[in-house]
Amino acid sequence: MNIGTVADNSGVSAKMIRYYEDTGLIPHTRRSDSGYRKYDQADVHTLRFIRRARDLGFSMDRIKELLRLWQDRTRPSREVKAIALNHVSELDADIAKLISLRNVVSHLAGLCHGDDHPECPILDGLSGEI
Amino acid sequence: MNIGTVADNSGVSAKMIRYYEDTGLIPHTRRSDSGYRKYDQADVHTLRFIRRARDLGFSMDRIKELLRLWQDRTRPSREVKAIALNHVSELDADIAKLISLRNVVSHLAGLCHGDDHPECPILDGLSGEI
DNA sequence: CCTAAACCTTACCATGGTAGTAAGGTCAAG
DNA sequence: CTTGACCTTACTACCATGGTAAGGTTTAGG
Repeated sequence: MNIGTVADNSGVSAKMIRYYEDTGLIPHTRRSDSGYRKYDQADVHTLRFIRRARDLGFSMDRIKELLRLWQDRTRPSREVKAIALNHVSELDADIAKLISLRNVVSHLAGLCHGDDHPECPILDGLSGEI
Repeated sequence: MNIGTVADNSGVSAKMIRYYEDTGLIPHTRRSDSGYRKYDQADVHTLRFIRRARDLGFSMDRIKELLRLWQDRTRPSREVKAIALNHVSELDADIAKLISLRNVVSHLAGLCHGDDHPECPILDGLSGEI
């Protein structure tokens, strides 16, 4: 399979497949005589794994670890679970931060009449007058 | 005031003040004979406004609009409120997405024993076996 | 008055993950 | 054999921020 086919079958763009190879997330693949990268079904499987992990918000570093564990038939599931729970914690922290921002902005918006007059507690808040 | 003093007083780094000037968020300021940027208290006020808006997650484009409205004494508060509510909507969307990811990862983690054995529904999920 | 420290200037590079472009080589179908 | 679809590498850009380096300026102390 050439890179375009793999891209279509895995949902990872050819661009990103080359990038993942460059950065060591996936190994260098074999080449045809003319220099084309050649892939097989196992590569498609791996790239799908990577795409799903990306979709779940795992960073490249974490995905690298997950891939290593995935390919190690003797891994203890403890290690995988630790990575997942760590990710959940980070997501929780991100969520909490966004909710906090959201509430502040929403509160300020609630104070503002939103009419033709210039008085605006939102701008007052941003300018430090509250 | 030199840029360092303004940075200390506003909470915006000298680096970012120059960047904001480059990108047109704030106007070019006057210079001393030797080329140093010179600021006054009003500039500190403006930069504090910008920092607070950044802290609330507003994008640079939105902040540019907020600054314009802030400096327009006759703006209708309606326009400001619209920007704020729009930002709340975007934050809500971001939060919903993160919560969705969080729940998927957390669910997979809950299925995994997390012990010395290699069986791991997290990896199975990522590899598409679920 | 001289020197050293603290400050300023511009112009680079890096981040992370992705997309775009350009210039050129290869392959397959008609 | 031509044409179009595909591949290659190498570059740029995004966004907001931080870092560095090489050099000029100002200020305070001896």
